[in-house]
Amino acid sequence: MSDVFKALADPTRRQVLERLKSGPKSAGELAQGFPVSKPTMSAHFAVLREAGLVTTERQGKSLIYHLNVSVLEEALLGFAGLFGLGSDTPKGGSQ
Amino acid sequence: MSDVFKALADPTRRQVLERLKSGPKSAGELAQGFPVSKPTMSAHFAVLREAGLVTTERQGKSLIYHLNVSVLEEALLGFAGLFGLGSDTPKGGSQ
DNA sequence: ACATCAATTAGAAAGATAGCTAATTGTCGA
DNA sequence: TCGACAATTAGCTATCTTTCTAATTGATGT
Repeated sequence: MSDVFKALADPTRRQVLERLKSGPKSAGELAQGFPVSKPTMSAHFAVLREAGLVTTERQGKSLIYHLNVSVLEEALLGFAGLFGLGSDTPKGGSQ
Repeated sequence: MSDVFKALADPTRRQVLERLKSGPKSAGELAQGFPVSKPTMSAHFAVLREAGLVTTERQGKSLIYHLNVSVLEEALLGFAGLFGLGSDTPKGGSQ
């Protein structure tokens, strides 16, 4: 849970997730257009991977990243639910 | 937005917000039960304040913290909405 | 096997974060 | 004004994060 929010705390990583919304993409494709080096992007990908927000699949020379929406949903809506936000399903538990 | 997610990335701060759900509380009340010093808690409060997640009001010797739900809602549901999560109103042009 | 391309890992520097103790600020009551 | 209490700020250290360049891994095609 902390890992997900920590991953979302960086604008670059949020943009990567948004790009992934329209479908799986290679690391190279995802890195394009960002004003940082590829290794830096690779580090951002690792944070997203460790948070469970993305999964990878090798396709030839490329590594394809997939968005894991359910992890995003569980964190965002799960926590929002504790405050009666989003859905009217009350939930309990934390950490 | 980054500030909100950064604030939510810490379990102590999330618990503070949860405690605040049941109503405004003083810094001392909020700090109770956490295994860290009061100055450390004070620093956590400052992070929450700078993210706009809480507001303060002096009441005699005590500083009363109020939860600002709308900021939480905007960040959590706003971002969730980009992925079609949280409400059944689809957002953004897919395709 | 070798060159090439995609992506990551290694190593290092700068800056941010979380934690502590000690000192300070602000408020109340006598 | 003085003492006590609530909370923060100051100063410090250890650890984590972000970023870079250079080197490495893994896969493909010749």
